[in-house]
Formats: sequence, structure tokens, C-alpha cells
Amino acid sequence: MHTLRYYERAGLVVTPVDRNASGRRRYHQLDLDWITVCAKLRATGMPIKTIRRYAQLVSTGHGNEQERLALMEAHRSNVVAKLAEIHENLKLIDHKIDVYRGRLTAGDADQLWAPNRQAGAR
Amino acid sequence: MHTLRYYERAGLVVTPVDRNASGRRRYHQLDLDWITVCAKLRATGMPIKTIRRYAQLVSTGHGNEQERLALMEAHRSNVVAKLAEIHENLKLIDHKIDVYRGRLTAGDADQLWAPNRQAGAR
DNA sequence: CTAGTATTTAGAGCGTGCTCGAGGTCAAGC
DNA sequence: GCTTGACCTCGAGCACGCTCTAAATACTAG
Repeated sequence: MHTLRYYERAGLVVTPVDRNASGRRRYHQLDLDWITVCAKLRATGMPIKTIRRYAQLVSTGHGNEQERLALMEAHRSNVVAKLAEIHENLKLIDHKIDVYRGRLTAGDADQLWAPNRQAGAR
Repeated sequence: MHTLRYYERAGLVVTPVDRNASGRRRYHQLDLDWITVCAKLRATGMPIKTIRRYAQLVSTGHGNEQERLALMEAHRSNVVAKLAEIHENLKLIDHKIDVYRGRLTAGDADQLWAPNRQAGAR
């Protein structure tokens, strides 16, 4: 709610949102679709600034597909890089999990089943 | 540099960093290894708070593997969820790219090679 | 010894993306 | 008519993760 208004203020919304007689917003399907696109771009880490730029391009109409494409391709490569990085670092997490699982299974023979061996442990 | 000191202040560093006689930090391999782990956790989106908690657990020594495991598993599932989300939204990006590529190729026949058709359209 | 560079601290400041609050307006239900 | 509640605007505030500054100290080259 507050966020929608914020996105609007931030210039992320392509077309001025329709209002009823008393000034309240009436979102139409197109608005919702666009907002969904914004949300997905945000979810992939596109900064507000960039979405604004994209929104500007879209609202300008046809003729700037070149730049829209460039923008999306740039973002895509960021996203792919980020995915690769996270994927890579997930290995560490998995490794740690393995280690702790291992220790706990091994530990079933001492600390965990005879916690008195290590007083104060936990 | 600044960031290392910040991490230290924030309680992310397990063991107090060694200092030389005049008080300057001397990072040893273990420090660097740990900092690398922190960086990787950060890169997967683990908040500073959580890393601090993890660092506390590690510095406490053996006996809390249960909690370390829980922490890592929780983080892992966040990361996996995030990966899935990004992966999902990447489809939209790819779709947009396809659309713009299509328009540009199609457009080679009109706007782009006869931009006068749409005056003012960049 | 001196000048210049690097590092130290504590604390302030910043960029991003929301998120909330105060005060006002309007429509609907009683 | 009056209350209730949803929405309005504008501006302030907040959470996070750094990032930088200022003033002091220390090492390093000449």
C-alpha cells in the first residue's frame, strides 16, 4: 500500500494511475501487470533507479527498443552473475552443514549422550 | 579496509585480531579464512546480525554444533528459496529480451531503417 | 631528524528502499 | 447529522550495510 504509492512517487509507474471522482486510485489490470513486472525486476535486484529508467523508456512508446534491450541485457547479465556467485557460495554452506551433521553424528558418542563430559556445553 | 574494521566492530570476527607492538592489526591466515567465510555468507545474503550470532557460536567452541547446524540450514533454505525466485523471475527478463530482439529484427523493416516514419522517435 | 604515508580510533554520514505518522478528505452506514 | 474507516498527501523516520572524516600516532625513505 505505502509501497505502491512510493513506487508511484519514485516514477516507476508508467501511466498515471487512474483516480475516481474523489481522487482515490483505481488500479486497472494494466497497472497491476506493470507493478508485477516492477516487483519481479526488484526481486532480481534491479535498483529503483534502473526500473525508473525502464519505465521512462516504456512510457515514451516505441522507438527505443534498442535501449530497453540493452538495459535488460545488462540486468540479465548482472542477475546471471549473481546467481553464479550465490550458487558458488552455497557450496560453502552445504559444506558447513555436512561438517556439523558429521560432528553431531560422531558426537552422539560423547558430548550429546554424555553431556557431563563437557559441563556448561549448551 | 574500512569494511574489515567495521566487521570487527560489528562482532563478526571470531578471535581478536592480532596487533603488533604499536597497535596495528596483523591478520593471520586464520583471520583471513574467517573473513572470507563471512564475505561468502554476506554474498548469499546472510544479514550481519546472523553472521554475528554464528561467529559467537564458533568462538564459544565445540558443544553448540546443533545450533550452528540449525542456523546454516535455515540460511540454506533462504538461499535456495531466493535462488528459485530469481530463477523464476529471470524468465521474465529473458522474455522481455526476446520481445525486444524480435521487435528490433522486425523493425529493421520500418522504424529503424525508415525512422522518418515515426518522427521524434529517437 | 624530517617529511610523508599509512594506520589507528570514535563517531558521523550516506545510499537504498522502504515504512510510518499526522492531518485532511470523502463515502457509507447508523 | 455523525461516526467510522479507508484512502489521500507530504514529509519524516528507519533498518541496513557500509563508508568516510578528523585527529592522533607510528612506520619508512631520504
